Amino acid sequence: MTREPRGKRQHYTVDVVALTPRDNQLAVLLEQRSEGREKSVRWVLPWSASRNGEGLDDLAQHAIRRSVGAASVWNTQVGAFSEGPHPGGSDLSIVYVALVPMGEATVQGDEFQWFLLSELPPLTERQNQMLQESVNAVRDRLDLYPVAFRLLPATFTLSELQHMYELLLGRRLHKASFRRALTAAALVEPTDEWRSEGRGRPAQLFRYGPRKRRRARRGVRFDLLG
Amino acid sequence: MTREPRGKRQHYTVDVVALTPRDNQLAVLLEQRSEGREKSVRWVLPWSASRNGEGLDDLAQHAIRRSVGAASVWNTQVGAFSEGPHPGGSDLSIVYVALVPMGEATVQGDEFQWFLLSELPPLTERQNQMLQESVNAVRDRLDLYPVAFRLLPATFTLSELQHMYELLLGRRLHKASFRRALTAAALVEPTDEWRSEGRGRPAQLFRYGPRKRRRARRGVRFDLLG
DNA sequence: TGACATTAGTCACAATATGTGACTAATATG
DNA sequence: CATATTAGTCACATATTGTGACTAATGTCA
Repeated sequence: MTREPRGKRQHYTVDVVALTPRDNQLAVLLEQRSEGREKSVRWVLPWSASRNGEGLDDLAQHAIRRSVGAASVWNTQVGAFSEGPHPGGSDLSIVYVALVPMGEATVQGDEFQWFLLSELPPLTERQNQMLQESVNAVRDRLDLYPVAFRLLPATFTLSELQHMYELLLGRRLHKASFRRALTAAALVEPTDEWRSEGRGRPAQLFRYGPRKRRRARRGVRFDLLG
Repeated sequence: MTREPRGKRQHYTVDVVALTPRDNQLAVLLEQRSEGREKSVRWVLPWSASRNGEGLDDLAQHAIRRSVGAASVWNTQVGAFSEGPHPGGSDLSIVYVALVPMGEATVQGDEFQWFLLSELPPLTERQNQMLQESVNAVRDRLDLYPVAFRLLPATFTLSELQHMYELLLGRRLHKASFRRALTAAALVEPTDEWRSEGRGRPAQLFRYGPRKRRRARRGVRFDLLG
């Protein structure tokens, strides 16, 4: 027999980790909310409470639109987190990470503000965990999904693209290797525009435009950490 | 101000996709539940309803223990799913995938039964989606987490290990390459036992025993599908 | 018993992929 | 015009991976 759950019904929120590049690192969008009884003010990840009949993706869209405005921002689910308290009293946070392109990081009001990951205000344990896992999720998907392109403007130079990869991977890449791999993958196409950025030779602008190709099938890769 | 959500409070379940190898493919554990008013009987993924003060990992443990018994079964979160109806009336399913080693796939009662993935009874759209994503999650983590070892007994031959990888990847691997990569990764250690399986030369038994090593850092890999 | 089938395990070489420094090109600065 | 600076390419060394062929140790069966 199907039974109702015994205890009090629990509820959940959809929490959004919006990331954008800024000052050669990542920044996350936080919202200032005053807490009920304490009258204190604190920064929290933007969230939407669950409502009847609304799917997770819709709730995430709401939270994103409310905070960063742009509806075209790319996002994906990171997972569910239940440990520690949530500012909205939710038992469960479903986390979505949203990538906002460089230069489009405008904000929907005074209560929102971008914080560099190196200069975060104090957050609850749960929020720190969600933030950490969101950054990990982006990094882990780097080779399978075009996440780097979602953080760049529609057109970009190959040096900018490389710097974005370096930022996300946290290490330097060799220029020639990077471009060779990029060419082999047929992921970008050149535009006929060039950008002259101060001194140095002007760089050609590219756009993301993957051409159909079958995924490489190599042998197994044992890349586990002991 | 922190507000309570407006609509009716929603509740969630933790649903478990337990997988085990069987007949050279994967099998999933389903539970027979009779639905309230319809008096009909159908197979569903085992689940636990949310209760006060219990974290997701605990709920998953309950569902696993209730269905497959063994507490040592390895499991990990896959994600949250809200689309379509759930047999328990939950608005939201948090899915955990659990890997049950070959040969330990005993079951906790008549209402539970293993089904080969190729011979599934009809499931709801949500359940099909959760199952699909769970299998994908296992496959995607193959190179980063020792999931194949969690589906094998404590000791195994290298041929068995290779067959498990082939099963999970859905393609054949070359014996010499496989073993070379395995040696380089220092993931298994030999026991002093050998198994003679009918004809052919006896095979040495190994156990999973990763030695500490730093993760490989190569250049970028663009492995996206167009 | 001995030829043969069958599975385990290893090797060497070919084919690819990657790491790297040095090179040329095109601009701004002074 | 010399120099600094960034873009873009090349060639070669090194590392990794694909592959077939080989040896080893068993069971089967004439």
